[in-house]
Amino acid sequence: MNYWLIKSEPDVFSIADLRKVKQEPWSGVRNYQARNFMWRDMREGDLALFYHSNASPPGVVGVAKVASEPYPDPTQFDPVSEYFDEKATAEKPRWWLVDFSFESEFSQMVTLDMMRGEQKLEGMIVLQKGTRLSITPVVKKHFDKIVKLGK
DNA sequence: GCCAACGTTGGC
DNA sequence: GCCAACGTTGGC
Repeated sequence: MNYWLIKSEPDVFSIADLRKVKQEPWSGVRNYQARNFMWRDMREGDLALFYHSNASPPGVVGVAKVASEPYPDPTQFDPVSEYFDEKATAEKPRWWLVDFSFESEFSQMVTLDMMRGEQKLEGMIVLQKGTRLSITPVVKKHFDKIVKLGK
């Protein structure tokens, strides 16, 4: 079982939105590293820290669960979508995604600031300077620590 | 709104 | 295959 951190801008799609819709296809990821994590490494049942980016303050607000096997992102085939990719074909899709389902919402947000202050979270990719990846793997030790902080 | 960091594109 | 230009991310 693998652990992840996924970023979302709350103005676009927040943890409250995920709670409401229960399950959401993680469409629109157009970064190869992030895509590789989804189609190569994610398995149904994996858990992900749900991180609000571009927020004040930014931080982890809950947990989501991988709720599907990887499949081609349908928006790549949709000419009116902003995520349309003319080089993608049904036979050779370029972008893959998984669905995420709502798992839990923290009673207290674990802010980026708090995370930076925690010795035990040292080494987390999201804390490294210049890291903009919207999907990153997280080790269990860090995952558990953040869940504890959010309780 | 600013801007550092980084990924992508495209000319050569 | 290099690299300048450009676009995007995301904290502040």
